Amino acid sequence: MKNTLIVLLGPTGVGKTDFSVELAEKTGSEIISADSRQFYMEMRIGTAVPGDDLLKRVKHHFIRFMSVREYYSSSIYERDVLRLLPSLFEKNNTVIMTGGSGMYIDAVCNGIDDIPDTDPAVREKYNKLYEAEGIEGLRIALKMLDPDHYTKVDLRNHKRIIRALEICESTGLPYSSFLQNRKTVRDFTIIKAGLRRERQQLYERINTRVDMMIEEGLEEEASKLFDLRHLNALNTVGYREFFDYFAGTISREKAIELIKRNTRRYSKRQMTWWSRDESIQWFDASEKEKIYDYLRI
RNA sequence: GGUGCCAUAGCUCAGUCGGUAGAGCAACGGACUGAAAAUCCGUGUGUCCCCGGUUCGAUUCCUGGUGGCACCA
Repeated sequence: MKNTLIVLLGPTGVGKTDFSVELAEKTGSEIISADSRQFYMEMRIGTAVPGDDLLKRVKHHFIRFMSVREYYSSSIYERDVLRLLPSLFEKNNTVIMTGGSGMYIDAVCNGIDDIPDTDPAVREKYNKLYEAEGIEGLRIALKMLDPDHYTKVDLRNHKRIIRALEICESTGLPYSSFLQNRKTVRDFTIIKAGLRRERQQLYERINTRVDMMIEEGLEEEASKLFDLRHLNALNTVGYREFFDYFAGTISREKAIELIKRNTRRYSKRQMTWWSRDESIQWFDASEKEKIYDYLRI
């Protein structure tokens, strides 16, 4: 039987974590997390990392394995997962990947174009340009270095422009010349099952989950990370709202309300991301039997 | 029971000297190639409480209801 990567995806709060452990136990496989914020060892409560009981039941990978101080990306994730997978397939011909980071999942399933690494100083340079001259300064630079990409990129999104610029400058070639737009075929089978819930029910679960995080001590967890708040990894729902509260900009009550709202918005963005992926078979979170049938387990 | 005030978007409210209405928040839709729980873009979603009256035309003015709040009994 061919090696199979089962990808269990869905918006935050839909119930992936518990179900993935059930699936893993049923198939005897291990779990690869595809949650870009559960990677960090400094965060636990606010990123809804699986509880110790679940972690004990099934071996998980890519959970709290690095520091928020380190750089990471979907490309590095692709590389790391592809390196790990052969050893997992040796033990069992199914591996389960679960998480909510669409871009990271796509990196593993479809691959992303090979683009050389960049010098962090170059990104810093363009961040400074953005600060000094605004989006217009970035646009002028891009029009000069990569006129082709200039016509395609979202010209109001500074992160996209800076990304293109740093590649242009680091490689001496236009960013667009690296974009092949082709899908890599893996030597293992990929099956994607999406979990969904009625919007209102999902939102109620999100709101309840945030209240639970508060009870479990999210505020204290965030307070310990306050000094590191400038790091990208901490530009995360559940933490940045508390940072604003600690800084005195908003009330504690307002921070909690915003965490709920921003988590709801995040879940919507996840659903939008997956809406165009036709390889996903969607199931209501209550239809576990149908999912087992679909996965033939 | 009496008097007064109020009733407009999911919520809080503004407004229309009579020509079917708009803010904030919430919500909704979309984009996405190494920062992605990030970043960016777009959208008012409405029996203007109900029945009548006046009027060419009523959410707006008037009568009467209904509901809410306040005060007096």
